[in-house]
Amino acid sequence: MIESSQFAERVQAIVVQIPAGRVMTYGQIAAICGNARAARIVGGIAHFSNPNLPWQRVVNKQGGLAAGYYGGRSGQKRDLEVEGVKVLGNKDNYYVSIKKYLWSPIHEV
DNA sequence: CGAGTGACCGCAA
DNA sequence: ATTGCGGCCACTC
Repeated sequence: MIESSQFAERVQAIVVQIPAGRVMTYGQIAAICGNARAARIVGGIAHFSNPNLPWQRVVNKQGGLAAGYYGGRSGQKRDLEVEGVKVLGNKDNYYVSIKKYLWSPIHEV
């Protein structure tokens, strides 16, 4: 039961809704959750939340991949490419064209 | 219950 | 353009 934190529950719901080949920013998710300033919380949630969620589709405003992804940025990069997202940069700094892959749930649903 | 931390964001120098 | 600092909210120990 994830009723301990409705914020986390809400964030997870959004992340799960992100379609393959699309990415969202922590600030975007946080804003949809109701707290645009809780971008850090979104990342915090991810760190201890269900690893089953596609956190790989969640990136920061710079389009850079997360830091503590399960297995490292390498795994995240691979997962994104598998979904059709072109990951640029080098092993020290992976990033995606957020302008092309940024997706918003309220715009689709 | 209290304190610390964080997968961030925005601004300033 | 790049680098450094603070702030903000929620979660964990």
